[in-house]
Amino acid sequence: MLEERRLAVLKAIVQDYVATHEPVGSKGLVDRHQLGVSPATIRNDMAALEEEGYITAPHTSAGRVPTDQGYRLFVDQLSQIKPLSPAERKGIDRFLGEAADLDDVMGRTVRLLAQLTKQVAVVQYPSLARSHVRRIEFIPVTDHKLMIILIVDSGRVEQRIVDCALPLQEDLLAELRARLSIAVSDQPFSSIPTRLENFDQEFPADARPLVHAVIASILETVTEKLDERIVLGGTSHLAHYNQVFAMSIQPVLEALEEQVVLLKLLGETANSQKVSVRIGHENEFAGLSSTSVVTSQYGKENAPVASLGVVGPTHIDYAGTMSTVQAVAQYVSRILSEN
Amino acid sequence: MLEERRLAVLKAIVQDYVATHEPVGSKGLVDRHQLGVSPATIRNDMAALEEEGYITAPHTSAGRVPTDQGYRLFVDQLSQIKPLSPAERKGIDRFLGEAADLDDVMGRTVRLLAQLTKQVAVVQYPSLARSHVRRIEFIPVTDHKLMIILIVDSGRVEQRIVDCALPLQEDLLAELRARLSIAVSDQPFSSIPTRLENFDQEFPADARPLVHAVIASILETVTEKLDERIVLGGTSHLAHYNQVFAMSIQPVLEALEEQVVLLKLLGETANSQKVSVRIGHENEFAGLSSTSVVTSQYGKENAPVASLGVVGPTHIDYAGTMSTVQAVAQYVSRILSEN
DNA sequence: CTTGGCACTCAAGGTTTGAGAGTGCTAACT
DNA sequence: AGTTAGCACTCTCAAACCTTGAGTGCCAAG
Repeated sequence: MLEERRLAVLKAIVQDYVATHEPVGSKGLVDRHQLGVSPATIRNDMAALEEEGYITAPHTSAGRVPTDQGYRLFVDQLSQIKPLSPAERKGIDRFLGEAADLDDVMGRTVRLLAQLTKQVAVVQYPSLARSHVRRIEFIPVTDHKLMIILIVDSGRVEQRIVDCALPLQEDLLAELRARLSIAVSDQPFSSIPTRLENFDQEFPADARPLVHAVIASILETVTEKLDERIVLGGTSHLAHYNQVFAMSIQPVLEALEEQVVLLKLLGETANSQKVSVRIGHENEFAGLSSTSVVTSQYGKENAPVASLGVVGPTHIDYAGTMSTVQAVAQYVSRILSEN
Repeated sequence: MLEERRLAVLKAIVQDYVATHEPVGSKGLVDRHQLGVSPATIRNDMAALEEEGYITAPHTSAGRVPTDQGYRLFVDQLSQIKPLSPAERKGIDRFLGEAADLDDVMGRTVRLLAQLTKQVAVVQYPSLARSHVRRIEFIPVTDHKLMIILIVDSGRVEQRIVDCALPLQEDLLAELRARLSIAVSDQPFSSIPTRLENFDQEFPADARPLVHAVIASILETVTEKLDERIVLGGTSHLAHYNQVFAMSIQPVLEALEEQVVLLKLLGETANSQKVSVRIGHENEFAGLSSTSVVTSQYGKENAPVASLGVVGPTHIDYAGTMSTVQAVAQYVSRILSEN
């Protein structure tokens, strides 16, 4: 009974604070919510909640504000995510359905996510590490230079030019391609390094230099470019909550410029179909310690290929944002699997 | 004599204001610059400059601030751009020299530019419109789907998948590729539409559907993707001059998110090797009316392939920024031509 | 365990005041 | 003519001060 009401109070505080961005007091709470008790009782509960670290008072005579811990409890209690309206779903579907190629899908997704949530959106390209090679092709560019093209099942195409420093022999290339094809086709990227480990042994000694150069280049692509591509959108929304709320957006902008940080952000997404939420200081990166990150993986049910999500203030509409992120992730998954 | 001193006064005002970001008064001016006259005289000149619209007073008893027009005159008077120090040049050279491929060059350039100028940097990928096709390749992906790859002299590689909706015939593809190669190789992109106008006439009627599909796809690539790629960096610098100076960065962030705006921005770069500067309201886009844009083209001397530049507040260090932008543009040109 | 009452605290906003910076004007000087 | 000193005037900014009101914590009674 007592515990139950306290939870209700916390929930009410979070909701009000998210809506108004102003500390919420005991009187306002009983006015706006049907709690069935007097402000004084609420005050006792609030004192207890503060004691336990779920809420805090900016100063003696202001209302209370949820702490990161408070938001966390709130989110954890948020058992079922409210579904989007049919109209919204239809809008998403139509917008994403028009996309032509992968670039287009990613671009549209990030814009959509930013627009729906009014926050900064982050979308990762399908990770090569979790993709499979579909084809491998060679295109001689000059005498010495070869373009290697890897076509990936997620629709990505990686190309790289390698300078072999010696004349290319067409027949050797053809054989190399054929054997490489067998070795790596339909294999996950992550397995390629081991698969190519002793690959050169199959070739005669005089072909080794070329083989080595090509393999080295492929391995470089495989390891370097693994997850690298990320698109960003809706950064202008940052300016808004900079003015309303007194917080500097500089560290946030800096964080968003660092691919590494973003990758880590998305990489930490819980390995499940559920939406993952990291609140305030739960984020490793200091610059994001006053923001919340809502992410979800997308891809096939049991084989997610990458993550997407939004970055917003800690006083974000968690329920709405989580459902939007989840819905968008589902639609992206569907679009990609249709190709 | 009189005119001459007025110019000197304007110059001094701009310099002081850029340095301090505070309205500059007559007394401070004579203290900091060797003008050889008394504050009262300066006041007369300032009154005249204000009359002519070069400077303005925020309120009755503050100093003066340059107007857009004032900055314009200042920049126009800035005949020679001060060269960078050898150390700086070396730093640029080393940093850009390490780049592996085109993506890397662009990424490094934008970071470099942002870091050197402490402003938002904008770099356009070499424009396809001003590039030449080096090769064209086909890769069958499935029975019906064909990947078309265009390799461009600037190092860009464009790929596109076209669904022909009918089985691909290998020999027909080979011939198509051969003829296309002849038709478009080493030709500027912009000439391709006319070159392919009656291209299908050379093929027998039963081959037309495939030919049409491929040509349509190429034309789409050529027209749609013409200039599209732009990279951005250093947006976090915006936060800084948001706090110091009282101006909202929201419209600026919004502008920077719009590819169209950025393209227009860079596209308007003066068609010369000189650096181009647009000050405040000289920018067409309203969101950038309180920023200055410093751009330069890069590429071969007489055949620039694209533009790069920075976006900053109107009270920017014009001399320094212009020289940095010019230097970086030159280095990028060199790096690209070395490939 | 809940509630009404009450004293207490503190941020926010408005007003007043003084100081300082800077101007414009006029009259004298070169 | 152009330059200068002097002076009155204007206006912002910051500090000091006061008032207001929201909100709390605690206590004693229900």
